Amino acid sequence: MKEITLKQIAETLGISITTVSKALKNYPDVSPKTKKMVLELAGELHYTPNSFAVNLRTKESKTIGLIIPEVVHHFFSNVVNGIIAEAEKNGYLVIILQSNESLELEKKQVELLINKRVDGIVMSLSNESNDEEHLKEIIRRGIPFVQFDKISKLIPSSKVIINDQKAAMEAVQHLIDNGCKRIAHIRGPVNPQNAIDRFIGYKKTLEKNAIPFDSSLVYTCENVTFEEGLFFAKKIIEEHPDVDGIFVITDLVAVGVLTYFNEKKINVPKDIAVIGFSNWFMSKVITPKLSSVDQPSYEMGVVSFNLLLEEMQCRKEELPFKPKIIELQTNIIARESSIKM
Amino acid sequence: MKEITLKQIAETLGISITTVSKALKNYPDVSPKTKKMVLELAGELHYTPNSFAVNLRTKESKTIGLIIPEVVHHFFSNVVNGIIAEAEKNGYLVIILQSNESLELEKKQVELLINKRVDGIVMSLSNESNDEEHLKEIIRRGIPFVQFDKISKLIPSSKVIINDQKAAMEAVQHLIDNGCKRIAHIRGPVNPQNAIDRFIGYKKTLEKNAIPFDSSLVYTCENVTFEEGLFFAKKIIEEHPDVDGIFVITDLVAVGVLTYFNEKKINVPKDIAVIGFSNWFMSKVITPKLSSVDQPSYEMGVVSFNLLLEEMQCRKEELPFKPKIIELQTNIIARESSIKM
DNA sequence: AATAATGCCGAAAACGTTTTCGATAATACC
DNA sequence: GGTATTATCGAAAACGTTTTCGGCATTATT
Repeated sequence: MKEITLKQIAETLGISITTVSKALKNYPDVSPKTKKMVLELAGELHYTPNSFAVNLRTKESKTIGLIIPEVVHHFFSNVVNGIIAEAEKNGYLVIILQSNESLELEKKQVELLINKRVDGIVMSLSNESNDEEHLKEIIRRGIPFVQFDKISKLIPSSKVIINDQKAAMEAVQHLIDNGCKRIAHIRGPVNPQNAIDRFIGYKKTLEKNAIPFDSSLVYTCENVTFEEGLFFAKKIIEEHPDVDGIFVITDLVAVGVLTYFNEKKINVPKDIAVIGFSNWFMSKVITPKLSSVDQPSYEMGVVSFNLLLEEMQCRKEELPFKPKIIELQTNIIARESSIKM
Repeated sequence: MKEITLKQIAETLGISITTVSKALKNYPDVSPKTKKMVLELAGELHYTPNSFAVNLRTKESKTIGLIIPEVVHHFFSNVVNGIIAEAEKNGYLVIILQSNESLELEKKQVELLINKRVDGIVMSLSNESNDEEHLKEIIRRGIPFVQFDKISKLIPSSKVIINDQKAAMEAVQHLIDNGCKRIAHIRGPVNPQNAIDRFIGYKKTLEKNAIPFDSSLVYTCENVTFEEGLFFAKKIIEEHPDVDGIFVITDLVAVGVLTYFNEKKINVPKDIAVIGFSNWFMSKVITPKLSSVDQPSYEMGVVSFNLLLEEMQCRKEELPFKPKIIELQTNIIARESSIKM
């Protein structure tokens, strides 16, 4: 039950470890006969190089780390899917960690990955993140690093994002085009850049359409949950019965809103139109079908990994690497919940 | 920008590498003064042991592998969540791979993990899996191994499962108790043990209630998708207009069924009652709310990891380990889609 | 004062691989 | 026949850690 090593192959063949190693890696200075001999025996014994030794010697593990707020989330699980797929295609494995939207955990996990000496890190920040010491540490150590979705603008790393402001503007404009005059916004938490940008997009679009901005129409999620959707829906119709449209930070919350309105027999979209964000799967099966902003999540994962790969390769060959920022396109998906006609 | 090593600390302190190592690991044969000295310098320099070297030396990496059919799946992402959480709590990291329900990919991934020399493997089989050479190889190599949900009974590993047969029986009995007399079954693919067991549960319950089993009422999914739900719903009402209840392999497919029925204005549950499986999140927000069998997915992850941990510890201490099979409880969640009164 | 016990330290081997560099033997060239 | 070239191989160092074992000094025991 012993592990097969180069040494064993070398001994049974009566040659040196060096030659065995070279034969397996197809070095030119090994004779064809020897190569054949080694390859055959290695095959028979099912030899596979000890990755621990290879890691130590080559100083790389062909493993990357991925930190996301949570896996049980339509958007993030799709990104994970894209990253894993692309990584595997390029011979990399992916270690996944969840911050559960906690800054403290996030910091601990960055530390874990650094200590693990992964070849690179891909990350989307938690909602709590308003401090970037741990991110700076990644940069300081020269570890290839890509941020996506919820990013810190201050950190000079590659980034894969959407134009949240523009997407939000399109969403709100869509509500206005469908006759909404008094539009509420259920926004994301205070810190994340994308929640901020979506809020700015909301505000700008109102101004552009000469609709006065009313800060009491803005409701701020803390945890971005279904339950908060129920809660704010109730609050909105109690506090502002004249609201006729809501732009919601993400579909999960918007589904909570729709569920409450269904219970209260409030007609969506006639009484109030609703549009969400991220185009979750369930949005097309709920009644009424929820309009949303489609975000290319799988692609985001693929692009993020490829950016990381570029940086890892540059680093290996000691070439300089200039961080890139890639912006992916979004799309308004108009469904029943926002079409008033 | 050089990595800090024991050697550097030893040299600047004028002591040996051995002593530094021992000081950091709090060995008793290092004087308090030396310990303090070392600890302080190590702290200042932010020393962290090179995990590649540690792995090589200790022959373990504190990393486990997890293979699942897909992450973008309510049930599996919840299991992943449980595994990651519990692993992290115990100092382990998790490498995740997806088989995408392909046996070929699954085999390749087992090989990847074996070569990576992970400390253990947790796995749920793909729908295609009807061959267990790769699983036997895991056992043969003595790698700690836990199967969950979709398992192979023939492999002597620990297993975390639910009683699919019993759960299916309860679900079908629930339909019967609500007045269904002609019940169709949209089942899972041919291979997976849980699809087989749920089918058996369906059949047994009919017999128990003196309802004749009609094989033309059984529809077999290939990919277990939303679209198949739409498709089979159509087929069922075309081929068997007398059907008044459907037991569906999983909620995703059941939601497809409901969506089709909604479009065709077929009244659920009055005309046809529907019950799904796994209690996906969206089941409680769709109209009508979908009844389902709740499966403790997060807990399944936690239990799976703990079983693996036990085996890894036994292995390390060279104690024998007897695989355990743990069965978790399920619950019928009765919602609108199955209550006829 | 001789011996035993204890406290503290370091040399060295080991984990398994990769890669540099030098050595040898065989062949080529003039 | 002597030199230059080529083909083939292996010794050895290196990656950074852990752990065994022995050595030396200091203290305790008779």
